[in-house]
Amino acid sequence: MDSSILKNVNLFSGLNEEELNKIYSHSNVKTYDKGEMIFFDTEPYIGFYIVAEGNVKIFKISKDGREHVLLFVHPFNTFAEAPLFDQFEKIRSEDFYYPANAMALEDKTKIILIRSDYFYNLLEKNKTICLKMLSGLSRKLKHLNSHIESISQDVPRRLAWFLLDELKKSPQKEKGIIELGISKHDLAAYLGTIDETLSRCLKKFQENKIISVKGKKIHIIGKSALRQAASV
Amino acid sequence: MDSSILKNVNLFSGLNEEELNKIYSHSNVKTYDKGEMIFFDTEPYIGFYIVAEGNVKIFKISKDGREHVLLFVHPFNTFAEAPLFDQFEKIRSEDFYYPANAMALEDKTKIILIRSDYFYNLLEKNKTICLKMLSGLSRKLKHLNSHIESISQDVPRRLAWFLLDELKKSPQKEKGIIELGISKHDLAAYLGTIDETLSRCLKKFQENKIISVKGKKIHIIGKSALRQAASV
DNA sequence: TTTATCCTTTGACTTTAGTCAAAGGGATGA
DNA sequence: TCATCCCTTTGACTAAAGTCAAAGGATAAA
Repeated sequence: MDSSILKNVNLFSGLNEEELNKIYSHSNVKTYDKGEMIFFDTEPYIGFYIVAEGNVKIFKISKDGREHVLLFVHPFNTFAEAPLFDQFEKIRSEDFYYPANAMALEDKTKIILIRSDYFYNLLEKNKTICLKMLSGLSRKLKHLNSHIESISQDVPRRLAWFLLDELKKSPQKEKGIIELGISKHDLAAYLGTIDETLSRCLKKFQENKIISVKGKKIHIIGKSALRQAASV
Repeated sequence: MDSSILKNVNLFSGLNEEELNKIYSHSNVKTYDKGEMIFFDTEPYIGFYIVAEGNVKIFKISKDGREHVLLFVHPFNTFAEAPLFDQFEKIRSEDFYYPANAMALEDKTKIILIRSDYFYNLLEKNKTICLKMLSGLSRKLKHLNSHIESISQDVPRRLAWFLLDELKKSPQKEKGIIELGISKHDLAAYLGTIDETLSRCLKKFQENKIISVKGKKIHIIGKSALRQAASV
């Protein structure tokens, strides 16, 4: 693998080959196994990351021990980039820690680290990157807003919401089938609930012939019923 | 009131008097009464806003009719600015609507509208604004993240969390006293619950001698007990 | 194939928070 | 001062989701 991966990263889409090569040469690439930690929320912040291959979850552990997934990060997307701008001083003085934990969810998850000091340099020279960054952060804000909106509904609705969202993203060829790239446990933590409740909820949807579940494959039988379950 | 208000807006803090005057002359200023709507989520997006005086709540109404407050916006802060960057095309073609509702919470709430087309111009010429915008969005992301974190705990914990947060912000002179700038109903909606539950929760905290409540004034009696209630 | 491990599901029970209906209480204006 | 309105609190009840304990099932290694 080489710098060509960076071509797909929206943040850098305004740059030419040469610039991408330079960025790549200043970055660190590392491959992780499933379940391996990329960073803990106790580690000093050294920069942000790009997922090249695989899948990553960003999560926190609350004091009562429950895990809460803030988001999943898929290839070509960045994570842990938000502190760059509002924790500028603290990052410079190495007095800032990652605000959450990050774990690889698949074997061979490939992650690129862009160090903050190098990136600040880049930002200085490149207005396009600045604008792309703005759009990236905006999208995350939008996502978090809808996450908040969904989390204050009951679990069946949240699940229906999630399934409909996944359905939009799923490839055309497998129409009506969602391939969960994550474990049921991670899904539960993302929906803000626990394994048992998710399990019961999936069961109920199956009893009502809305979906059918085989392992990590979910077949949407009644899309309109699902839409109904997502609203009122 | 004149353009001097803009000096306090972080987003424009890199600009000189002349530039601020120009921006001000291109903006629209309007004063709202308590309860008056600034925009609905059914209105076409025309730009973002700055709170000059007063207090604003940003909220959504879910299908079951419940209100969910995403955030409160205080003087010198902006709102509805995130879509500028990820909905660029749609905004240009006037095919985009405000993603939530905004309501003034006090009489004489003064709001400045910065139209998107004008702002795009500004952004072109001003890298500082771009960077400030990044830091503003980052801060909002951080805030939403902690909102999500708190919302997936039980109501007493959320309330304790909120109170401790307010305590940090409260002026030094009134040590241990929080002056709620919002109604209990708005607080409930912000905490993701309903009026009755909030009321019971406040009562319990009072019974446990953690706080005492007089109207919109909350006196923190046991800060350490409150901290304990916020964790486990 | 068998065993061990991990992930997921079930069941019984408890806790939490929402619903509905009604009563207080404070502020405002007649 | 009284009446009205709106915000807030209470009480009784219901529904939702979490806890704990244990059983199934799938997967991978022996």
